[in-house]
Order: sequence, then C-alpha cells, then structure tokens
Amino acid sequence: MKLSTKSRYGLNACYYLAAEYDEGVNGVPLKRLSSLTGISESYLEQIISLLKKSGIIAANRGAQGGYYLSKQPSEIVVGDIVRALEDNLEIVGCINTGCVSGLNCKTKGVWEKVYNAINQTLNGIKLSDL
Amino acid sequence: MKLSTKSRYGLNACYYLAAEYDEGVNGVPLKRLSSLTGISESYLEQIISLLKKSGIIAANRGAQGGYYLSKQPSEIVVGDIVRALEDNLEIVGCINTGCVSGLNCKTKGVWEKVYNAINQTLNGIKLSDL
DNA sequence: TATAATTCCTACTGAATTAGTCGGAATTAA
DNA sequence: TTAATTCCGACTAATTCAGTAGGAATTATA
Repeated sequence: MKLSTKSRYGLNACYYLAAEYDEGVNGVPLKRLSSLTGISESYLEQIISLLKKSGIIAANRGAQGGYYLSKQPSEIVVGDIVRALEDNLEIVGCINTGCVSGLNCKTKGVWEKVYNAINQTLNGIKLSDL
Repeated sequence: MKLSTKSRYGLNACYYLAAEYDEGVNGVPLKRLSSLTGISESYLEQIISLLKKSGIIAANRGAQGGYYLSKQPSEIVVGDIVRALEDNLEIVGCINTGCVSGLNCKTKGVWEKVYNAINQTLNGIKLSDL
C-alpha cells in the first residue's frame, strides 16, 4: 500500500510554494520549483496541473509568470493536496460505493476505520505546519 | 493508494477460521475455505501460505487435514494479518529506512503520522471483534 | 498397501498502474 | 518581436497486481 510519488512530490512542491507565499505576486516558475524540489520539469508540471484542477494552485501565464497557492498556507490542509493527487484515498473500493461481492463481508468496518484514520490525520495538518 | 486484494481476502479467510476455531482440531480444508469466502483455491492458497510464514495460521497436512488459526481469535489483531500480506504498510519508502533523496524533505513527518495512524487502527481490532 | 484427500511449492501470464518523457501550441511581459 | 512561461495531450518503459496451473509431498483411512 504505497502512496504515489505524485502525492509526495506534490506536497513537497506545495511546501516551497508556501515558503514563498508572500514574496512577489507573480508566482514561482516551473523551472525554479523543479530545481528547488529536484523533480523533473515535465513530471512536476503534470502534478501541478492536477493541483490546479482542484483549486489549490493558481498560475500566471506568460513571461514572468509562475505558480502560487490560491489560499494562505494556513488554510490548506495536507488532505486537500493528497486527495487531489492520489487517484483515490479509498483503501478498498467498497467504502463509498458499497459492496458488490454478494458475500456477507465482515471486514468492511475495518477498512472504514482505517480510511477515516488516514483522512483525519491528513486533514489535521496544515501546510503552514510544515 | 489501494490495499491489495490479498489483505482483504486474507482477513476474510481468517474471519471464517476464527468462526470455526473451536470445532474439530483438524482444521478447515482449502476447498471449504474457498467456497466459504468465494476466493479461488489457487489464489487463496497463496495467501494462506503467507499467513503461515508469519505464524498466524498453521496446517495439518494430508487427508482430513486443513488450516487453523495458531492462536485464539482474541489474541490476533487485524494488523498482524495485514502486515503479513501487504508487502509493506509503509506508505512511503523512507519511513523505516530513512530518506535518501539528499534534499531536505519537510514532508516525512506527515507520512509518519499517517503510517502510525494506520497501524494503531489495525492493531486495535482483534479478530474476535469481527 | 493402495487410494484419495489434502497441503506445499514454484513458475508463469495478462492486465493494470505508475512514473515518467516529449513535442509543440497558447499566452504574455518586456 | 522575442523570450519566458504555462498549457495540453500523446507516448513509453518498468513495475506491480491478481490470478492460473501443474505437480510433488504428506497422511488418514479402508
């Protein structure tokens, strides 16, 4: 049960965006963020694109442009970021959609508890806490 | 971040072994466990083999043989089972082995907290609770 | 002793997912 | 006009997952 590199990389990228949150309104260019984080430009771009779709990151296009957090670091929790990047945090498929096995499965409660524990943990950490 | 079917199936199988824990000392044959759980014999066998390696399940070989829990259901926690089946519960690689990225990563603490939350949850549920 | 029921072991395979790379179009400050 | 930048979609190699298959070893029972 591994977290994808997207989540790890994405959180790291957001950390640097948080660190530079106040400085300059233009945002941090991909190139800079890539060298700060050590992630290739092309892959990092993909990750950022997902974070943009979720409204966590915004961008200024064109020369002198760059990426920036769309909210203050204290208003973004790690759960927001991970949920945007991890295809689903549901550790088993049946948590939100219901069981289709037909068998009377006694284990669903276990996975729900784990799912809740993960989400509570991730929601309890703000970007500003790092 | 999905749990493998091994963990889900394995827990289900253990649930049935727990339900039949007292009855007969010979254990439950693979065939029976397969039809109880709906898991194919060949795949279930693989899963059980892992649980045996971890000492959770034991077996009687030969005719009239079968599998049984090596401890009482109240002495086995779900965490034991999942750790035996999930290749690693470490959601990121650096938790136990340490970071090799060289970059000063600020996110490790996050993943450690999640890792601990998962383990605490799984360790808090006994097989007898299901 | 023969047989049937059973565990044990290892190799194989198809499908899905992950972790990226690459090329070029659109936008914009200077 | 140009250089810096975001945006977008297609492509690929490697890895993992989920499951199948075949046969050897063991043992109760008749």
